[in-house]
Amino acid sequence: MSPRRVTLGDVAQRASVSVATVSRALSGDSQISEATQQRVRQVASDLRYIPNVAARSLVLQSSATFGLMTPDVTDPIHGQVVTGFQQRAAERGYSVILANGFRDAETERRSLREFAAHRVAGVAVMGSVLRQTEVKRLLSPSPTLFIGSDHLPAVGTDLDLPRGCVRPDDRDGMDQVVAHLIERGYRTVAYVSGSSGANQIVRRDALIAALAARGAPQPVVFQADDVDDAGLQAVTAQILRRRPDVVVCYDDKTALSLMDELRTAGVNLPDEVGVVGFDDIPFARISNPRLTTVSQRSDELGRISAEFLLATLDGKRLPLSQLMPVTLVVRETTPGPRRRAGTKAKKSTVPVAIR
Amino acid sequence: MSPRRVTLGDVAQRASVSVATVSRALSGDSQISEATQQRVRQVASDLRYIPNVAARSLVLQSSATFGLMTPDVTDPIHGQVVTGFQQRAAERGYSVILANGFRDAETERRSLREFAAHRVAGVAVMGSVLRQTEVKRLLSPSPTLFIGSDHLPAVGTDLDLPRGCVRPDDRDGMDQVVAHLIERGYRTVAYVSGSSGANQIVRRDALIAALAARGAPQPVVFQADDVDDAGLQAVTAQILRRRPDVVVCYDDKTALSLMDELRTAGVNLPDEVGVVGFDDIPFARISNPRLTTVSQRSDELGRISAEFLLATLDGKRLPLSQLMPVTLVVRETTPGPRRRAGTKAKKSTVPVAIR
DNA sequence: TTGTATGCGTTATCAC
DNA sequence: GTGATAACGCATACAA
Repeated sequence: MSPRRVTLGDVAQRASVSVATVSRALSGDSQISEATQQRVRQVASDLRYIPNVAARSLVLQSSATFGLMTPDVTDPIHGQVVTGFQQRAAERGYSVILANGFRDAETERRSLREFAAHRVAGVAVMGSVLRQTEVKRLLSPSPTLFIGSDHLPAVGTDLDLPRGCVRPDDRDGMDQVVAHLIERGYRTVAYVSGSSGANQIVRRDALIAALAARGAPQPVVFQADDVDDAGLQAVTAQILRRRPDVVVCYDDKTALSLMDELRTAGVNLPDEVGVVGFDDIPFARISNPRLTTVSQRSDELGRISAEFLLATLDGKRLPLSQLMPVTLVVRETTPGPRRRAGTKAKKSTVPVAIR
Repeated sequence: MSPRRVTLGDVAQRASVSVATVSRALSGDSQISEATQQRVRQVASDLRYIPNVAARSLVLQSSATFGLMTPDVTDPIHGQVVTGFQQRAAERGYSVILANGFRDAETERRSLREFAAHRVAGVAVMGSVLRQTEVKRLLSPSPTLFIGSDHLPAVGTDLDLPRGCVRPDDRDGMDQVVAHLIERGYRTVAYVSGSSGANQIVRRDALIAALAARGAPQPVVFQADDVDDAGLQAVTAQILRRRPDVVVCYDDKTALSLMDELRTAGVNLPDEVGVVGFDDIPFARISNPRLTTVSQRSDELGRISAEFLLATLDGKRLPLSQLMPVTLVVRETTPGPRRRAGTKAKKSTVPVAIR
């Protein structure tokens, strides 16, 4: 049926040389005369020769391929990381096999085994629910890189592993957030966790620490385990009751969804309550009101990750773990607290002129 | 350095059988006695044996791998398609190599050659700038599938190829949009194209056709070649001048961005102008105001695509091309036209009682 | 029921 | 400079 694909042998025959010569010529071996190089290349091109990477990686004992596992590319942040990673890998001639783990342990294990079966040159893992030791064991001896803060086994450590971790500097991000909130005059702050996962704990603790460092009151923490539906509505109800000045959310997606719920509940944003996100996804810039958030260059995160893996190719160890810088982007959701009519605090603290 | 990986031979030796027996036992060959099957599996597991897919695909002349090319996974729609595709492929034991084409011809060619080098069992292409014939030639003899409407060489055809195309039913979607707009009383409609690409032409023409079919006036078409900045601002200026009742956008991203621009320009949405998107990305549901749009199950699109490729594995031809159903989701951006104070039309048509 | 031998396409180690 | 040839790890046709 399908016409057998053209091999080195075909090219060799057509060019009247040996397969060895073709192999060398195509790889630009300087031992081959310029003349034959030209001729071989020409023939290869004429015949539409395309090397078989399976054969190559079989003899080379490694494939020019990386594995990349994410929870789910649907998330804008994951998408950006994947894009950056793939782009950088491609620039260096590497392919990337993508796997979605869906935060399911068995699915993740299958994916990692698949990577191992492909004898990938390296693997980057984002937001796995597996323990890092297990991930490394499954993939060994391929170098394994962890992207983002969603792996920390012990919260409170800044970096879990001394090498092979790349993630945004959540601590610093939250610090910038807190500085901004205080400067704008916000007093009571709440934290809303989004999805489950270690990352949101890292950010929560970072917020708590940042608040404490500046002598500000501790935040009220709302857990919204189920982001999509009931969870956020429950949180909204809580917010309506507790009336914090500002709500810091685990990420932009949570923040934007929460804003929608609050709007549904008739809350006037950002006057009645401020909102802060995290990640600076594209839609944070054009939401209404526009979301104040912590910006991270996720595509850079992806590119750096690929770079890390690339750096291990010549037998070197993984580069030291690294925190990526983040910057607060102040937009419209944190204008500062407004006096609310009928608020007790106002009545009791603001002197009223009697006449 | 790295401890040589365990092979079939290692398992064979440890289990005191031949490699052939191990190979057969592991693939569940019924010719092997139950006893040895058990033992071999046990040993393989103990030794942490992981098959080498390179060797396997070399002898099998095909790899359990699909190639998937998208313009850029950052786009929510692409992300969903990729997720669905990868998920379905994984369910059947297939890996997927992801490549971003970035709408650059050379980058795309490199990616496709990479797929060919991997001897992938099939390729799905989304939004390529290459001609379909070239894509097929580059990939031949691997079956090639086209996802979405971004390939049509000739606009006006519903489906370019009789086989191997899967895309949402843009025609029907625009028809539903027009029906809705007319029912709500909108008269003048404008169309805003987003990114370049064939897809937006398809949708534009679908809108034109739908309008014509119902005897409604033709739309004004605004071209926003550069979605991000200047393009949309120019379009906004145009809209301010022409004042259409409603603006139908190429996709949600364009619609949401436009809404942001309009808001910046002080336009009161949706009262002064209605907005319609296309795709129903997650943020369309929580925008303010919430976006009326055409919903397509993009994850399903991805899954179906993988299914199509899977269906060709036993030597069959690609399934017939298919249009995926879409449904209009009416939300808040199309409440119907409001009377605008100071509008000439109003003054001249509405009789005013003299007193 | 199991073992032996061959070949898949490539790179690399030798010869020449 | 170039040509044989031996791996690489696996699946299978053919023997036993």
